[in-house]
Amino acid sequence: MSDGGKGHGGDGGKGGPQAAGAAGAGGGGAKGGSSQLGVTPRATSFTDWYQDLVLKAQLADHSPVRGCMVVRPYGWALWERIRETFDRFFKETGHENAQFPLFIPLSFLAKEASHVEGFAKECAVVTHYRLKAGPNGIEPDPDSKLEEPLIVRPTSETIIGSMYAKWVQSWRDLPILINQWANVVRWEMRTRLFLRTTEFFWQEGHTAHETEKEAVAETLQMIEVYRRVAEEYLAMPVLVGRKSAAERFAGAVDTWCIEALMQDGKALQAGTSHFLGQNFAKAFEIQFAGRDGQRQHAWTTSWGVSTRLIGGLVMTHSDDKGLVLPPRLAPIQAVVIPIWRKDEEKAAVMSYVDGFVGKLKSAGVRVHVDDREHFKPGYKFNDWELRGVPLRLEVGPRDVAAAKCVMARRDGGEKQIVDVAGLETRLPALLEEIQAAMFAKAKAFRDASIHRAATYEELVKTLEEKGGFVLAPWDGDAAVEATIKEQCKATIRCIRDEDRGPEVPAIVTGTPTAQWVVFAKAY
RNA sequence: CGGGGCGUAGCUCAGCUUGGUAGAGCGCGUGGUUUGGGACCACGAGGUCGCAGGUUCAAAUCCUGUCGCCCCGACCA
Repeated sequence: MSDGGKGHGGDGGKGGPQAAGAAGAGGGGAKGGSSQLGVTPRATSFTDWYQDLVLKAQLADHSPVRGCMVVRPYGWALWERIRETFDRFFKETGHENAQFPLFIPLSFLAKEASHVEGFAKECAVVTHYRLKAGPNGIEPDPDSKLEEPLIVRPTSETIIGSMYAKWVQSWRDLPILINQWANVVRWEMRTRLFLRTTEFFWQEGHTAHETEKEAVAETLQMIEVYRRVAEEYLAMPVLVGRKSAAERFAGAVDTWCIEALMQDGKALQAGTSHFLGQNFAKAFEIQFAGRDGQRQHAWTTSWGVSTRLIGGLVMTHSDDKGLVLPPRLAPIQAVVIPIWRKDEEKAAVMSYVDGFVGKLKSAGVRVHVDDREHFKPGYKFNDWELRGVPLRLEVGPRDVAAAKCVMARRDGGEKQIVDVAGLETRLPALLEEIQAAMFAKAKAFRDASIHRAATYEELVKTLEEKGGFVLAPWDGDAAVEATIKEQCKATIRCIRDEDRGPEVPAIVTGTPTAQWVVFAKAY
């Protein structure tokens, strides 16, 4: 494992079998310091591997509340970076942040027919506003029953629509371009950290426009923002397309999405942008006097990405040693491991480290010096590999003497001895190189996982044997879509214009169609 | 809500079949020696065995009930 370390790396005879499997031992010290040994290899169980990473890298933990997670500081730092990136793009495209209530009157949900249908089954409902001591302990006070129950927002189209109705009078009041960063609750039956939890954190943009054309353009603009952030920051390649009617957001006319592919060959919906037509405008009477003096309904959109992206990030890049984080989002981009034997060496190493770390920080590199004394360097190497830090700089007495340090890349694992002088100019470039390499690697995997199937039999076989995205000709028949979902556990992930070609017989029905659509098993 | 599994120390688990007053490893604390791929020694702290009943001289162990969690399925960003 330790290559290129001439004179260095005299590891004391312990290879470094990081994934010792079952021997996992106690963890997560109170100081947030230590981590556990070994994660389940992907080949053994992808599910366990994912769970191990999230828990052991201390991104999140299970909370006492069923289905709800606690996002730990390291995970939240990652989310903050993702959030800041999106927020910058939202502001650049003219949006403003605001905050709407957590509670929504029950009756609001019912105003848009398909919207209720979609969310009714997973709403947390607030019915009382006070507790009192009863025969079975403390319980809701019957006298405090709400006249109208409130639901905890599963999404905010309705309450925001009701406000927009109030704020829009004239075409001059449009567009309204608002985003909110919020938590929402959807009472899911089965949950998985980040990927699907009862409560999750997200961003929901809600806009209202004068014309259909403008609203459609907004929908497309935002899915493009999602694509860019996913690919350029998360280094996670995505397919952009629209959803079939069955997969559409409840209440939308058209739903656009970005679909990523995880290392196990399953798809992950990573963001959606909805053209809502006038559905919510009609339900909430968002009306205005147009340029022609006519009263008309506004055209609205909504779009969101959630903490699910963190799950996608983990399952796209990480390996059996732990997380692999893209430099642009890594809370720590480079970790410095000082090494010494005697106190004099310690003093020399530390002052040497302070010297170049200061320059790195000035150059904008997010660098952390791991000066914990109770852990040996070897432990720290593994610990920071688990946490996915893109670069590690090992600095010992030998390096001080030679004005060098040992630099190890988390993505490929290469280790080399480099000059410390000028590191502050080379490191930012190297981090960008790593960012690009991670995207290229993920994209190569994704591209190699796109298959074509001309017939239903081929589709079934490919989904079963190869997984990944499978393109097949489909004529829009909902019954066929439903059958595939039932029999293959695969759904249409997205429909793209670039997947149109000469007409061929559609799967199952045989109707001529020019459209191939993307099928996959999904999270 | 159906099917399966599990609740014993902070974590992973042994002990239960055949009742006899609580164990290991890791982690944690203190001291020392260590430190270039997951250090070691010594001493130490830590558990009403998920909860409630029952059987018994005696229950982690047997019986009944109950609660919670995990996995698989139906629902979903």
